[in-house]
Amino acid sequence: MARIKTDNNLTRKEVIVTKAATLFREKGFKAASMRDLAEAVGVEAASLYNHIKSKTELLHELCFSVANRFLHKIDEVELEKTGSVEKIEKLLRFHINEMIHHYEEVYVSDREWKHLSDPYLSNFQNQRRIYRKRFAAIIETGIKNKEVKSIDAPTAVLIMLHAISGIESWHRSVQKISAEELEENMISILVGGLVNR
Amino acid sequence: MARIKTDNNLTRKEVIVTKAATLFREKGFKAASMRDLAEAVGVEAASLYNHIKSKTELLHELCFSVANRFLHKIDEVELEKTGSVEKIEKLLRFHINEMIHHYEEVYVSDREWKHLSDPYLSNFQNQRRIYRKRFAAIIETGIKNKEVKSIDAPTAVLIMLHAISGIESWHRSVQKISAEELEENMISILVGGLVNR
DNA sequence: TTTTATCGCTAACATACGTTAGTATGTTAT
DNA sequence: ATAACATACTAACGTATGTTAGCGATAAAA
Repeated sequence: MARIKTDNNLTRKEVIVTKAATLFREKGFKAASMRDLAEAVGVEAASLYNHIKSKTELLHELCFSVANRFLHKIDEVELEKTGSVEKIEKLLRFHINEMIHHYEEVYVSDREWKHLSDPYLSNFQNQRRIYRKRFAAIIETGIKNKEVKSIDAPTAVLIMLHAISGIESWHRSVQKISAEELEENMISILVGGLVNR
Repeated sequence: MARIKTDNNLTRKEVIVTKAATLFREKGFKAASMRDLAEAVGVEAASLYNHIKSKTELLHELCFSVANRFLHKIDEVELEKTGSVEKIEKLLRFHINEMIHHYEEVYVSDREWKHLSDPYLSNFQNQRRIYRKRFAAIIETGIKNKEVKSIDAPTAVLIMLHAISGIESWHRSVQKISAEELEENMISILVGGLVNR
């Protein structure tokens, strides 16, 4: 009888969630079927339900684990006694590295959250809105300081976050520059677009 | 008997395609059903097939009409006898305005092309790859001219295009700045991040 | 007015989906 | 060895989906 193999002391559920992330990224949440997932895991579809409650639960787990990581990071950054630009750069670098190293989850959380169902949906949207407001507030402070040029902060946030989601294309491209180069280039362009000179 | 009403001398097919764009944006291609679309159009699902060949055809039409508009624009811009930064700015402004005024189609083309099926899929991916190469080539020229700072051009393209797709959030936000303000802010940040100073 | 083509309807199809029930097999603890 | 548990299997369910066939109604052309 086939059995889900759990390397690296992962629970079987974690194995399923991880494979789900890959699948949801490749095909989209709706287009990825539980039978697809079962095949990826090496088991029959019904067997998955010994470990998870529903397909949507997989999406919850992915979306909220990602969201929580970003919330913790901004908690941390806000407390630092540094300049605004430094804070912005720190957040951007975190975003970039999350997108590089936890590609599947972050991508799914970014693009597939629409398929969450209430109350998770509203919850997620709230968290997202609040996160962006806090990010914008940091930029606003920078503008008051004259560290950052006079722009619309929410627009700046929107540009930053979406620009970073473009790392998706980097992952898919054949001739990749290194992760470090990518990070430095992105920071150069994005921070360069903000600072007052 | 209900009839598809065709204001503004649109064909009935065009009405369907337009409504499909809205629906595909809201729910995603896979999650939007032909019965949903039929309801939006005010007709029974089966009746749609008097005007279209299949659900996928709707996606083709949307994706390629958008792609063609961008290809025509870059044809035009490449021929101009202006500096690289000016060309980049012109392309960016075009992207921004397309995203503002043809939101639904552009968004769908951007996010749902994965659900195209071959040969349309490979075709679309090719066009996209070529477009980005041409965009990158303009940036490369700018770098050689010292108009643009020394960065990885493909990464710059990726940032630009994805940043612009963030206009999605602007559309959904309640307190919007004006379209003109949005455009100027985006240009300021994105071009500001590129130029050599 | 008659004819013809266009368009919408009802009914139904085959397929794919998420999920459950019940049972067998393998693993761990006593 | 045996009991208890965890995990996988087969079979099946109800529902939703894209699409087709065939028939009536409407609009356009004669």
